[in-house]
Amino acid sequence: MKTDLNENEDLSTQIAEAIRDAIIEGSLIVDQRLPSEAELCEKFDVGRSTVREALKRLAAQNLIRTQRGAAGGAFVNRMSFEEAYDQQITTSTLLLSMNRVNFETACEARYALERSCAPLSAQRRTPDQLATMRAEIHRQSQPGLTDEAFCASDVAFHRALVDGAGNPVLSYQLAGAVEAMQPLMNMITYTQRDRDRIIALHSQIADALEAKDAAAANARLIDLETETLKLAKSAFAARR
Amino acid sequence: MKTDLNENEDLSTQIAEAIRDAIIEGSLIVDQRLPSEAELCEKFDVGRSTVREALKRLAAQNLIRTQRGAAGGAFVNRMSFEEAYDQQITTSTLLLSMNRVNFETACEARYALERSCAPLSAQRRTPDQLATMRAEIHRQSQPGLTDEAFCASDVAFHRALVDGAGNPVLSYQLAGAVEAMQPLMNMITYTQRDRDRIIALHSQIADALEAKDAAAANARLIDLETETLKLAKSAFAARR
DNA sequence: GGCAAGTAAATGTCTGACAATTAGAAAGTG
DNA sequence: CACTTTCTAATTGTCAGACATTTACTTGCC
Repeated sequence: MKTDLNENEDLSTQIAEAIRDAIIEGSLIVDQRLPSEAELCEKFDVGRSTVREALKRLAAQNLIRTQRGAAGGAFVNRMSFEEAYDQQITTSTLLLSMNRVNFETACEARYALERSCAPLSAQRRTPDQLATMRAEIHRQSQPGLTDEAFCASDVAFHRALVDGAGNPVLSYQLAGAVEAMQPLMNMITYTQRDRDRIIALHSQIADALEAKDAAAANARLIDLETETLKLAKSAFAARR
Repeated sequence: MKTDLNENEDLSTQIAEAIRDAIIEGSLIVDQRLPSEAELCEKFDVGRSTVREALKRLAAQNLIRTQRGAAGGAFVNRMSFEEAYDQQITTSTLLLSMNRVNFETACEARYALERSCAPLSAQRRTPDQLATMRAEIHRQSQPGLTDEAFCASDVAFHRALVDGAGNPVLSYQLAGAVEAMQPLMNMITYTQRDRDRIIALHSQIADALEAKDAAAANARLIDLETETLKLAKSAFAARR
């Protein structure tokens, strides 16, 4: 690990980078204990608060975890899919909301990514995942459902579709795209007829996946994208 | 912003969460100045080091930036695509390297995602992006290229393909998948014949995109996936 | 052997101090 | 007045020292 700090960046930033590089590069391995704060102070020749700030930076990125007590300390954390999901969703959500990404772009990306899952999902979807999709479709057809609840169920449906591909890396990648769009989707007001059309498409998608018909699933996803875009367009037009 | 801290988590964690929620929820907007450290101390009734650790956590996630001096302070940061890229790549790389995601899974995800870009890229790729692909193909055929340089050029080629879709959200999502695989790809030793096959496929992909032939591009991407898997399989077999 | 108290190591938090940086106010100068 | 220099105050960055809290381990007693 590099211990020389020259640049004009913050000390805590440089220390965090040095440790992060060591983790990425592999010289610090999972569950290995980092030197104690006192030892790091000596090694980098800085005060304890500086070291602590560096460690908090790493903790915020889920790179390390800390334990108190005698055998405690900072340990290299095994990045879990769960943690990675959360980070991804937070980042994606902020990216979209802060950069006025237009709805078309986000929507296009989302459905393009989803279509990449559909063929795999058609092959591998489990009965459980199909059941989840059916259940969400049923929920969506309940009368008196708020728009927000409808959107949440929509997200759950699409997650089941993505998870159907049985590829955790894909699920992780898609989580950001699908969930980050929810705030944008929530701006849409759905009439009953809108919902009926979406529910019909969801049903057809579930049918296609059940029949292992990848082409049909993709075709319905394209229809769904068109439908979503149309709704969004009129929603944003009405808003002005 | 919530200012009551009850749970048994670290104070700095709770404070960071409270501020982060305020940013996500929108009650703190881009470029807005947060209260000074001293004010936050009062507001949350904690010491300054605790507040500072919380702020460092947020800084590590690119949620805020800090400035020194009289009009300085912590400001809500506009998350840029660039910063999001970097975070995504770091997270994805660690996720893959620490969870022994098998090569097949990562490879499948990567090519599935890339294929979702290909149709868009066939429509929209700029002459500039085509030129980048050709240049990388040319570099790949240079004699005496190390395996690592070959892989790096491979990544650059695929990035150009993805960027060709002209959708920043897609580029951002794909960055993680493509770059995170590089360490895995670097474990492969390429014979000249391997390289020739890959280069030929790259050329065919570039040709297809230039001809706006989405179907051909997709077919060649499938071939490339098969080829990559085959190489990896023998590389890992040899390693044992 | 098993249980209880004590001990030491480590992180979590607070306080106070000083350094470094920077915007803006004040003062001086032509 | 316009311009430059100096001063001042606000704010983050860093350090040192103290104490609180948690926890594994040791020691001693039964």
